[in-house]
Parts: sequence; C-alpha cells; structure tokens
Amino acid sequence: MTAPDPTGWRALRNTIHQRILDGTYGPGARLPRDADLAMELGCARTTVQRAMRALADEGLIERKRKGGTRVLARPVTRATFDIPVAREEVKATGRAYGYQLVAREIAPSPHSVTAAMGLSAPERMLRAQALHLADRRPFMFEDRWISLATVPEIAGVDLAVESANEWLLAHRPYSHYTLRFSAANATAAQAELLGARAGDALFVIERCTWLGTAPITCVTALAPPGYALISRA
Amino acid sequence: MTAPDPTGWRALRNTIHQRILDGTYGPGARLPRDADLAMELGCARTTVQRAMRALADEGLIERKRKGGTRVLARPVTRATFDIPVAREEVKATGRAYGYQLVAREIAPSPHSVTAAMGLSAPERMLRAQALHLADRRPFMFEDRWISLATVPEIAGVDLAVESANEWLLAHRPYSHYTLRFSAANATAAQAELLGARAGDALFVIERCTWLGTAPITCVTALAPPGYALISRA
DNA sequence: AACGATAATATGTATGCACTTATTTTGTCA
DNA sequence: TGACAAAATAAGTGCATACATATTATCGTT
Repeated sequence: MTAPDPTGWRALRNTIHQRILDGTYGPGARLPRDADLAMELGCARTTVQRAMRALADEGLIERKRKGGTRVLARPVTRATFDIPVAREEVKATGRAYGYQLVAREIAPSPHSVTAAMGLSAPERMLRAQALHLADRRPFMFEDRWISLATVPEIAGVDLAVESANEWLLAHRPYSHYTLRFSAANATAAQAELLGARAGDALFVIERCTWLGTAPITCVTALAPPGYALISRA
Repeated sequence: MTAPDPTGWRALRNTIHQRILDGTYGPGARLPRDADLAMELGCARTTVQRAMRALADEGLIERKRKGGTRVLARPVTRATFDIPVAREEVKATGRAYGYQLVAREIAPSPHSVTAAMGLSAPERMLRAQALHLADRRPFMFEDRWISLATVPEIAGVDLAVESANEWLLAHRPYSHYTLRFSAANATAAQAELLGARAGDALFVIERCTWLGTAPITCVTALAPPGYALISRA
C-alpha cells in the first residue's frame, strides 16, 4: 500500500494529467473551462481550481484569465531540490559528520563577492573556510564571506566549534537567495583539502543570501568527485 | 512598480514570513492556530490556510494535523529549476541554435542504462548522440538511449533533422523522471566534441523518464566549462 | 507503571456563493 | 481600415460552513 488511490482534488489532478498523457488534451490544446469540468466530473469549481493550480505549479499547463487553460507545448522539466545543511546531508547517508575550520580572517571583500552581493564598493567582511567531513573523509569544502555590516555578531562566534552556516541559519534567517551550480577543475590547494587530485572535476555550489536588501553571506562550496544532486518526480 | 504591494492572501503570506524573519515566530516555534490568526488578522480561515500552504510549499514551515504549525528549525534551501529544452536555452540568451546528429545505432542497452531504467535485463534500444550548438559553437553534448519497447516509432524518425528530445516531448510525454547533476572530467573524445581540452571539468545532467512504469529514455548531457544552472528566490 | 481505548484538537478538504481582475472579443465611430 | 471604447469571458480570490482525518492528550483498566 505504498500509494493508496488518491481521492478528492488529487484524484482530479491525476485524471486531468492522465488526459494530457493519453492525448485527450494534446500539447497546446485548450482545456474545458473550470466550470464545465466541475460539472462533468461532479464536483465544485473550487476543487477543479485546486487541481488545476497544482498542474500549473508543476509546469504542465498554463492558465490565463479569459484565455482559459492550455497544455504547454514544450513542457520544461521543473525540478525541485532541497539543498540541505552539510550535517544533515551526511547524516542522511548514515555516516558520521565532522567539521573543521580551515582558516578565518577579516578582510575586504574581493570583487567577485562584492559584485555578487550587489554592493558598490568592497567592505570588510569575515571570511571562513571550512571542511565538512563524512566518516572523517572530506565531504565538502566551503569558502564563505559574511557581511560584518549585516551580521556584526558573527565576529564573536567561535567558528572552530560551530559551522558558520548553521549559526547563520539559527540566528539570521534569509529572505532571498541566489544559487548557482557549475563544475570546475580542482586547484592543487583544493585537491589537497578534498583528498582529490589536482584537476579533478569538482561540483560547485555558489549561494548568496540576503535579508531584505542587506547581504548576509556568499559561499562557494566544492564537492569532490562522486558528489551528485538528485531529484525525482 | 516592479512589485506592487500584494494584497489578499499574498499579503498574509508576507506578514507571516516577516514575523518569522524578525523573530516573532523563532526557529522551531509554534504558530497560532489558523483560526486564531484569521481572527487576529481579520480574514477567513480559508485565506490563512492558503498563505500557510504557500509557506509550507516553500519549506519554511511545517504543518501537522493536531500538531499545529511550526517554523522549521533547520530550513533547507528549496530551489526550483526549470530545465529547458536546449533550443530554448540557447535562444533565451539571444544566440543562434544549431543541432547536429553525431551518431545513431541500435544496440543492447549497457548495464548502467538498464539499471537506471529499472529493467531486469538489457534490451535493444536506439542510441543517439547529438550536439547542440549556440552560434555554431558546442553548447551541450547528449548521449541518449531510447527504449524501442516503449517507443518503437522512434526508429523511423530522422534524428538528423529533429532532435530526439524534442520529438519525444511532442509525441511521448512522460509522467515521471529522475534527474542527477554532477561533475566529470572530459575524456579526449568528449573534449573533442565540445571544443574543450581533455580533463576539463564538465557539468553533467543525467535524466531518465517514464510513462507510468514504462521507461522512455535515459540521457546523459555534458556541458563544457562555463555552463551553469541558476536559481533565485 | 504500562497499555489501550477514547476524546479532544488543529489542519485538510469540499462546497456554494459572490465578487474581482486580466484579457479577449466585439462593436462603434472616425 | 484602423483605433479606441465597451462588453463578455474565464480564471482568481474571499468567505462561511461543514465535515474528514491525522495526531496528540487523556483517562480508565489491568
């Protein structure tokens, strides 16, 4: 009983999805009005609305006032990823989590960080480089800049004990972010830290967060070969 | 007027979000019952529900029957990516799209593909290798296996003209997928095709799709250095 | 104290209705 | 013919209400 037959608006959602899959409503086709579908399927328009909104959120259909509802001709693959805290990600695989501060300094932000944060001029920031471990082996290396203007308290936190990421999440929630995935060859220094060879392909996650318009932090996280992000739907 | 002050349930959503950000509802804290919030904010419970559901979808709060609503202590970054068709992705950046079939064969599926598709034994499948171009330069290389058992018609399609991906999207919609992002060093052959150097870090997207339980296709897409996936919220 | 049935509770879902808003269609006038 | 105003349309939103369902809390029995 892994998937009990859904009832209610989920059933409706599936019915409509099925009709899209089997061609009843082909790519680009227009669907009946909510009211008509409600009549046909014997439920309230509100319920149809609900099912339709779910399908629209998934990127399967497009809804426009007066224009009606139509099946998207070129569906995109809409993938949702949950980027967990390193600790959770490690523990989820049943391994022991470890954390190690590699370096800490206060310095003017480099141009790349200044720009990414949307600042007009470099600022003095806290830079923390740290290593996340899984079963004592390198799992991910992060190079983080934290705005002292926005989060002055971070200067007094002992980052050798608590990861900057976790401290920030607990004390300084963010309202916006940008996220960037890419690949890069490991430098000699990075390879050394990650237990890889220079030139190895690393998975790169760059993330910046803001609270309102105030920048909080920008971090570049590097994962050694073997790391992958997975999604399914 | 980029962001007209929201009204209705969006305003409510923002109000609650704000209270989470400013600590009124701290990490792990329990929020008032929907009915109470509705009373306090002067609206119907339905409207609170709507706002709450939005926040829950974003991964900010957790709702449980009888348990009430609470702020997640360790919020994950929930990122949504739209993986577009290569043609659209290229055109979105204002460059000219090009497509080129590199190789086509019918062969038994290798173990990796057989396993990824959830099959118990290898099957004869169509393999198509193709290159997507942006302004005549390599943009992405894809190595695709298509199940002839599920999509026999594909054998009769001239893949030199139409990309397998676009043909499949138009004729054989999928109901489920898996998606995997990683990084890999380019082999000599891959580097050659992508106009890169052997060993360069490539961004790897692996995707398999199904219609119900029938496997449709598995594709490995390789992007040359410089490629990145971006999300913001 | 341990267990299990039972009650209480907060969210989930469904419905009918009224009204709003974006967008297209239509119609009129220049 | 074209441009602009007005009407029509289909989805979006809000509310009051009722009932469903999952979870937790309570209480009585052994």
